[in-house]
Amino acid sequence: MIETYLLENLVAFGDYGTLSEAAEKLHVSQPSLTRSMQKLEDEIGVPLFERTKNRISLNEFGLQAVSSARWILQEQDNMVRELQSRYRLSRTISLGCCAPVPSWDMQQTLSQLYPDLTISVEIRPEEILWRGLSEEIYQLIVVPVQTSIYQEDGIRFPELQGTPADRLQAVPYRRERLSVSLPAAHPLAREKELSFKDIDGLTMLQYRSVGFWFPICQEKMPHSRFLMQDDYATFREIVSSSSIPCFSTDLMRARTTVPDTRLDSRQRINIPLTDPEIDITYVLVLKKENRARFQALLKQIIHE
Amino acid sequence: MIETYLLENLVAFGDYGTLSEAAEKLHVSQPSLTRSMQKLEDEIGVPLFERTKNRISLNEFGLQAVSSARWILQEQDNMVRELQSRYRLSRTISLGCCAPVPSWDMQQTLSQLYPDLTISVEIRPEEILWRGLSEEIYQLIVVPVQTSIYQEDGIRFPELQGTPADRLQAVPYRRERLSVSLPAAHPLAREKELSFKDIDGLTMLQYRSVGFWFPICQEKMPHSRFLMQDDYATFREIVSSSSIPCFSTDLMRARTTVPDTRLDSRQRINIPLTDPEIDITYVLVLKKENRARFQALLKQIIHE
DNA sequence: ATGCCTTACGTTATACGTAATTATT
DNA sequence: AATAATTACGTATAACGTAAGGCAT
Repeated sequence: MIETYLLENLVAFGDYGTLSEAAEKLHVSQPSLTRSMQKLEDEIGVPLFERTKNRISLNEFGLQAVSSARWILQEQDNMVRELQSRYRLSRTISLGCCAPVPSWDMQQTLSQLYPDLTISVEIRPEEILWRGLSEEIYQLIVVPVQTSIYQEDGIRFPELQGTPADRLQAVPYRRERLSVSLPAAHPLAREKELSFKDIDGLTMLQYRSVGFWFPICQEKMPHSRFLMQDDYATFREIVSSSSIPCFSTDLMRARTTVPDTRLDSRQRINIPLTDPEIDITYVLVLKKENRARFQALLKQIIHE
Repeated sequence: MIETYLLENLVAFGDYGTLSEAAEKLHVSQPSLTRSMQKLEDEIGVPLFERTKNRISLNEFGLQAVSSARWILQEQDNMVRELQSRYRLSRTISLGCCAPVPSWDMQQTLSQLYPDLTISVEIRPEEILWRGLSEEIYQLIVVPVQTSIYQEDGIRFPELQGTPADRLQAVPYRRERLSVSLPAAHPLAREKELSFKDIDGLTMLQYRSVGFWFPICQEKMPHSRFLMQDDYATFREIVSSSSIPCFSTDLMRARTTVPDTRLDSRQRINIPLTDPEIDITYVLVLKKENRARFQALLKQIIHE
C-alpha cells in the first residue's frame, strides 16, 4: 500500500509544478522528492511523469493520480477532524440556561463535579434551549417555570420534533423571585410590596444579560424606559452610585458577598413584587439517555 | 498526516480483535502493533482503545476510526487500480473484427507495427463492433461491405449515439470472395461457377468462427444442413479427409502455405459463387481522434 | 500454565540531506 | 551563470524484532 507521505509529495508537486519549489514548500530536499516520485511510480506500476533531462511534468496518469491523491488526503483529514471533534464534544458539557444566576451556579457546580471536562454555558431564550437540547447542542438546559403553575401542573414539555417528552427528564432546581430595588429616598420605598402596575412608567436601569426576565418586565411595564447595560461590573457600579430604580432577585442578593448596608441617601431598599410571574422555579432538563453521565449532578441537586 | 501502514494495522486489529492475531496476519511482531496503535492514538490525539492489563479493545472512537480507515484504504486501492487499468488499456490495441482472415492479418500487422503493445482481437457481429467502437471498447473495427455497394455508395455509417459519422474514419482494407469447395468427384465440380441457389440443400461442413459469413450462407441456403466445427485444426483435418462440401475464400487459400494439389478422389475444387453478397470489401474504421495513434497502420494499409 | 499486552533495548531498513553530475535556458 | 533533475553516498530517524515483565483467565 502507498504511504501517505508519497501522496502528499505528489500533491505538492502537482500544486507547484517543479520538484524544486515543491521541495521548498515541503521543507525537504530536492533529491528527496525525486526519490518519492520514483518510488510512487514504481509502487503503482504506472508511469506518472514525462521526463526530460532537467524537466519533469505530469502525464495523463499523473494528473489523475494527483487528483485522486488530493481526494484521499482530504478524506484522511476529515477522518481525523471528525474524530477530534467528536472527542472534544465528549469532553465538554454544554449547558443552555435561561438566566444568569442558575448559569453561574451550574457553571460552578459542574466544574467541581467534572473537573476534567470543559463546561460551556450559554444564556439563551427558552425556545432555543429546548431546540438545542433536542439537537444535542446542549446536554443540559435550565428553563424557568412560574412557580404557581409548576406547583399545580408540574413541567410542560414543549412539542419537540425528534424528542418526545417521555425521553426527557426534568428536575426542579431552585426558586428565584424578582423584586424592585429603590433608593431609600424614593416615594415608593416605604411600601411593603409592589406590583408591576405600581412601578410601570419608571425609568429602570437594566443589565442586558438577564435572560428571560427582561421580556417579562418589558411586557409588564410598557410605559417604562430601560437603560440597558452590557457590562455587569459597570451595571453594579452605576446601581451603587445612582438613584435609578432597578431589579434585583433574592438569589442575586444571596450571592452578593458584602451586602451594602450603609445608611446614606443612596442606600437601596428591595421591595417584593406581587405578580405571580416574578416567582420562578428553575428546572433542569436533560435527555434520559444521559442520566448516567450526569448522575452525580442529579444527586447533588436533589439532595440540596 | 497519518501514514497508511498505521491505518492498515488499525483495520487488521479491527478485523481480528486482538493484537496478537492481527500481528500474525500482518506478518509483524506483536510489539510492533502495540506501538502502531499507540502512535495512531497519539497522532490523532483521541483515545481509540479501552485498555486493561492484558486486554485492548476499541472504544466508540476506535470503532469509528476503523470504519473510516477501512474506507480510506479502499479509496487508495481504487485509485491504484483505476490508474493501472487505464494504463493497461493505453498499452493495448483492441480490434473488433467481422471475420477470421482480416483478424489474422490485422493481428500480425499490428504486432509488427506496435511490438510493445498488447493486441487484443475479437470476432463479433457487425452491430456489436459499431457499438464497441463508439464506446471505446474497440479502437479499431473491421466491417464487411458488399463490394458492389461499396463501389457505388462508399461506406454507410450506422447511427451511433454519441459518435456521429463525421467523427469516424473509414479505410478500405482488402477484398474477399467466397467460393464453394467441392471434392473433384462431386457432380457439380465441373461447373465454372455456381450460385447459392445451385448448392442450396447440400450438407456443408462449416467452421464456426467465420463471423459474418455464416449468417449470409444460412440465409441464402435455407435447405442446407451445416455441420459446425468449433476447432479450426479439426475442421481442416476433416475437410482434407472427407468429401463433404464446404466454403472457402480467396484470401484463405492465399494464406494456406502448402496448397494441396494431390490428385486423388479427395482433391477439392474451388468454384466461384456468382451472388453479389459473396464479394466483400473489408473496411477498417476508427475514430478520427485516434488517427495520430494509428498513423503507421493507416499508412501501411493505404500503401498496400 | 497459557495467552495477551506492554516496556526496554539493540538492530536494521529506509527516508533524508549533502555533494557531485548533467542538461537546459 | 542559473535553474532543475538525477545519481551517489553517508547519516539519522524510526520502524522492527527479540527479550523480558506483568497481569488475567
